[in-house]
Amino acid sequence: MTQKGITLKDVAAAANVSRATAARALNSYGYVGDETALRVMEAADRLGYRGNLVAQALRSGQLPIVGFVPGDIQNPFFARIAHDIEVELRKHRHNLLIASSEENVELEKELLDSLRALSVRGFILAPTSATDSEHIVQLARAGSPIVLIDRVVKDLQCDSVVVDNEGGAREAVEYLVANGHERIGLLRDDSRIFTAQERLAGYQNSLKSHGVAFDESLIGVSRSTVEHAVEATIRLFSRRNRPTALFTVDSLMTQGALLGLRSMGLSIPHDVSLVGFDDFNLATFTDPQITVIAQPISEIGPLAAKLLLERLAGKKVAPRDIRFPTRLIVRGSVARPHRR
Amino acid sequence: MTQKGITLKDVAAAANVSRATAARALNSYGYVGDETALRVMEAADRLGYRGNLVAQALRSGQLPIVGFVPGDIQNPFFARIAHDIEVELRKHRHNLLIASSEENVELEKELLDSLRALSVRGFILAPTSATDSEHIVQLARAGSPIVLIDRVVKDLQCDSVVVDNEGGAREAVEYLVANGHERIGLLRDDSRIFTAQERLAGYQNSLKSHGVAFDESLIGVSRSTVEHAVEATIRLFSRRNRPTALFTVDSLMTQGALLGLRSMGLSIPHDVSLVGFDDFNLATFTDPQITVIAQPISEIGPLAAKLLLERLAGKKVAPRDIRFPTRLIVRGSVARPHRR
DNA sequence: ATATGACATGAGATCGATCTCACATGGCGA
DNA sequence: TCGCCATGTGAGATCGATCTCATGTCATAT
Repeated sequence: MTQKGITLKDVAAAANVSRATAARALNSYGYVGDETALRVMEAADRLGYRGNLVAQALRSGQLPIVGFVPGDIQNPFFARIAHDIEVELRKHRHNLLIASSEENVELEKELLDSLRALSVRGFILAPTSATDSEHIVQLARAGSPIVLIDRVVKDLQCDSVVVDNEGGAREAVEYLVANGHERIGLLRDDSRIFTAQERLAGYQNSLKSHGVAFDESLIGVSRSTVEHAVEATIRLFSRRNRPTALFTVDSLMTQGALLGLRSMGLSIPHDVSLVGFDDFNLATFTDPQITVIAQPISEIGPLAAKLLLERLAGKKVAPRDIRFPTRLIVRGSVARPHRR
Repeated sequence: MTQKGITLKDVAAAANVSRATAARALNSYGYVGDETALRVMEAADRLGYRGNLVAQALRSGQLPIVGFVPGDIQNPFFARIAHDIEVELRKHRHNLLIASSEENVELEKELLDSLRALSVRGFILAPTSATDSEHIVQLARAGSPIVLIDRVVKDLQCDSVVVDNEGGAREAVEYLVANGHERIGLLRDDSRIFTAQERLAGYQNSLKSHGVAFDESLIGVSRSTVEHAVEATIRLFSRRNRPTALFTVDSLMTQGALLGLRSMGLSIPHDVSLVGFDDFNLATFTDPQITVIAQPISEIGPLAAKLLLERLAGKKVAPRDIRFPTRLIVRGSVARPHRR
């Protein structure tokens, strides 16, 4: 069934040389006679020889594969990054193996284990938990190059590419405050997640610096899917004395909030003002369009890939912590609150 | 740098047996004494032994990896399928390597080549071209199990999972005709793509069966991205005697059409009725919500994975061509046309 | 008592590419 | 002329897991 495949041995035989010489000719190292080299090359492409990557990997200890473990590949944010990483890696003849952790630490551990067993060369990782990081630290200690994206973890020094979550959240809340809001709701995901922590901090810092008291009852927690966010939004806005504005920490939650508010008959921005973290295509489809804190998504993937490739090439420098700024994009989802 | 890693040899030494015996104990085949087996197991997990998949692959000729080549991983349709496939494969300890073809035949060839060089065990593929299929046929002939999804190609008999594109398109157009439309526009992607051909056929067949003449000037062609679709929509609706209704062949195009029409100040469904192929989250976010032809996306990935796994397990049956039905979901984007 | 077969184990080959080392050959300086 | 070095090539080891085959033990049947 499975075709035999041309091996180096076949090429060597065809060129009437030993395997060693054939290898030398094809990989151009050591001494090889000019004429011999030519004969080998010629034989190789006459037979359509293509090296067996698995065999090479066995010797070198590593496959030309990089593992990517995002929180959720269906999240457009990660899908975009995955795509960008892949393009960058292909330029260097590497493959990308995506294993989505579903924001589940246990699954994350398993996935890393199985990628490790595959002897992938390096990892690009968006850790699910900022604190439960023992497995990642071990991975790093075992010598695997790692680049963290979107999130970092404690106890680990390695290259990372993240955005200014605290600053972005602060800017969002400040914008709402500037528009006269004080009862500002926050819809966030699990506090295990690094970005959730930072964005919460930005929210709190901003309130504090404007002398607005922090009110626990304005915080809604949800998993990062549209469906969960709908429910969380409804819960949050069903309480008495509901928020006049809402800040959502990622685009799926923003979409969920949109649906939830609509189902409650609350109109934006008339009844509720809304600012979301992370821009998304659909933000401009709705009426009104949604004001967001945009992240430079298109830069994250390529940069992460480059950092990793440098490590794979043996670059030894101190860990690089890249942090991109965010940007407020004002559209139409914020208005001054009504007096009741 | 890279940790040495525990090999079978280490385990064997620790358990005081030969590598052969250790292998037998761990993989439970052949004869092994009970006590010996226990000793080996114990040694294995005391040392934290985990087989080297690359070495295993060298012997068996195949890595526990399946390649997935979708048209575009950023398209939510394929992202969803990729995710589902991955989940299914993991149950069988296989990894999924995603390599997006960007709807480019040349890139598709390269990707398949590089996956082949990696000795992946099988392929799940959404071919970019329905006719330029020589490379896929060769791949199949070389013995690689292949499952085609969403699209099939000529000259190749293999398992496939697609939807009833012709029927779906027909139903969409029929619904528009039933609402009094005759000038029905079609926004479709490159006719190289299988689904585009079938959906065009459905469109034409439906018109014909209702005695509506086919008018070339009602057809817009665009790449399958929101941005391109916006432009194509604008071009299509800038002509004199524009369509009163539009049928778009996938969700990204539907979104593009939405934006394009809005930018031209055309309201839905007042000025233009709209039906899209493929349901999408945002279809319910817009006002009005969009009427669509839904495909059973959640079934495609798992089924494709299952079919492939069966082949990998050695199942020999005639190629299975699965074709799912589609379903019209009526929402609010269609109305009767105005008299002008 | 001896043959037979079920059970148990290890030595060594194998997968394919690459690397080390040993062995040639020839040219050139001393 | 001898010796050394640059050049060219091949035999064999190696990576780690697995498989074949040979060898060795016992217990039971004859």
